[in-house]
Amino acid sequence: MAPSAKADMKEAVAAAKEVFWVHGFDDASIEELVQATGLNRYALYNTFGGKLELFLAVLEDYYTERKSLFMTTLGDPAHGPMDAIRHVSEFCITEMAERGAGCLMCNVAQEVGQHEEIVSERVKTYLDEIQSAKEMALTQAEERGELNPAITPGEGAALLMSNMLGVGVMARNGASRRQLLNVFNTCMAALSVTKPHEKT
Amino acid sequence: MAPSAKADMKEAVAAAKEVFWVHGFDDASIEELVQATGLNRYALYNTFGGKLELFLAVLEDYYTERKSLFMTTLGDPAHGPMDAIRHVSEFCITEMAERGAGCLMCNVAQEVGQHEEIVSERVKTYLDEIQSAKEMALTQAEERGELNPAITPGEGAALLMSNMLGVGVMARNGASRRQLLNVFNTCMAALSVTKPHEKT
DNA sequence: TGATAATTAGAACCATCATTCTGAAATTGC
DNA sequence: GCAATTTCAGAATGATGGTTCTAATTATCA
Repeated sequence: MAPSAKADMKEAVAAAKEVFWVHGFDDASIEELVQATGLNRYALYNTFGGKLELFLAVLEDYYTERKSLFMTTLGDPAHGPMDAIRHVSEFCITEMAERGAGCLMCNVAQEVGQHEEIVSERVKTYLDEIQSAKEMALTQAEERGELNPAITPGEGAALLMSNMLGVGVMARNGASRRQLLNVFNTCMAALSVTKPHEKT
Repeated sequence: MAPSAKADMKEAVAAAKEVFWVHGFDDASIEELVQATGLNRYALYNTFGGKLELFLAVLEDYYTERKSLFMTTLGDPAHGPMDAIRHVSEFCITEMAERGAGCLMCNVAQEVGQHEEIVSERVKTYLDEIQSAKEMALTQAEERGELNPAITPGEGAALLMSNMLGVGVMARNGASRRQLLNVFNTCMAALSVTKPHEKT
C-alpha cells in the first residue's frame, strides 16, 4: 500500500463515519458514501469489500477513539474519577448534539444489530468494555468517599450507561446540548454524595 | 361498519403492534403484517390505507394504553407517587424483556422518525406527556419528603425518561429482565432520599 | 512515445418490497 | 337458487438501492 493510501483510507473512514452517524446503516446509501469519502464505487468496494465492511471499520474507529479518550482521561492525575467520567461524557454529548444523532454505536445497535450478528456482537463487546471502565472509575470514587453510599460501583456504571444511551435517544429526537447536559448532570448528582442545598 | 369489524380492527392493531415492536417499521414487511393480523393485503389496505397509517394506529394504541395505566396508577390512593412510578416502569420493563425489543415508540423514533415527520412529531408529543406525568408524580414525592433533595422534580422526570430510554436500548441488545430492573432500581435509589446501609 | 495497467463514471443487474391489479371464490340480498 | 357484490390470494408493477460490469480515461514505466 502506498504511503498516502493509508492516510486516504483513514480519511475515508472518518467521512463515512459522519454519514453512518447521521443516517444509520440502512439509510446511508452507497451514493452518499461515495460522495462523502471521495472514493468512487469501484475503489470503495475494492478497498473495503462492501457497505458492511466499511461500516465495521467505522465502528472500530469510533470505539477506539472513545475508549482511548476514556483511558487517557482516567489515567491523568489532574482529574479525579468523577471528573474523568464527566469530561468524557461531556465530550460525547457535545458530539451527539452537533449531529442531532445520539451515539453511533447505539443507533446502529438498534437498527442493523437486529440483522447482522457480527455488528451486534461487536457493539455488545464495546459497550461492556466502556461499562467496565466506568465501574473502575466509580470504584476509585467510592474509595475517595465521592460515591452515593446507596449505590455500588457496578450499579452506578450500569446507570451511567443507561443514562448515556437514553441521552443518545433524546439527542436523536431533537434535544439541545443544554437539555442533554442537564439530564447527565442530574445523573451525576444522583450518583454523588448528597449535599442538600448545594447542587453541582 | 359491522359490529364485529371494530373488534377485528382492534385485534388487527394489536397483532400488528407485535410485529412493529419486534421488527421496527422498515423491517416489518407487509407479508408479516398480513400473516399476523389475519387480514389479507386487500383488506389491510382498505381498512388502514397503508403501512404508515397502520403504524400510526398502532402507535396511538400503544401510547394510550401506557398513558392510561400511568394515570390510573397515579390516581390510586393505594400507591404513593414513587410506587406508582415503580409500578408502571416495571410493567414496561417486563414487556420490553419479553420481546427483547425496548420501547416501541422509542425504537421507531430512532428509525422512521428520521424520515416521516408525522411519526417523530407524534412520538415527541407522547414522550413529553409521559415526562409531565412523571414530573407530577415526583412533585408529590417531594412534598412527602421522598425525593432526593439534590434533585428537582423536573430534573428527576428527565432522568427517569432517559433511564427508560436507555433501558429500552439495553433490552434490544439482549439484557435480561433482571438486569433491566437493576438499572431502573438504581435510578430510583438515586432519586430517593439517601439512607446509607439501607437500600430499597 | 507507446504499450500496459490502474482508475474512473456510470450503466446494467439483481433482489427486495410496498402498493396495485386481476380473476377466482365466497357471501349477501332478494 | 341466483345475480350482484364483496373478499380473497397471488401475480404484476414500480421504485429503490447494493453490487457488479464495462468502456473510456488516466497514469505508469520502459
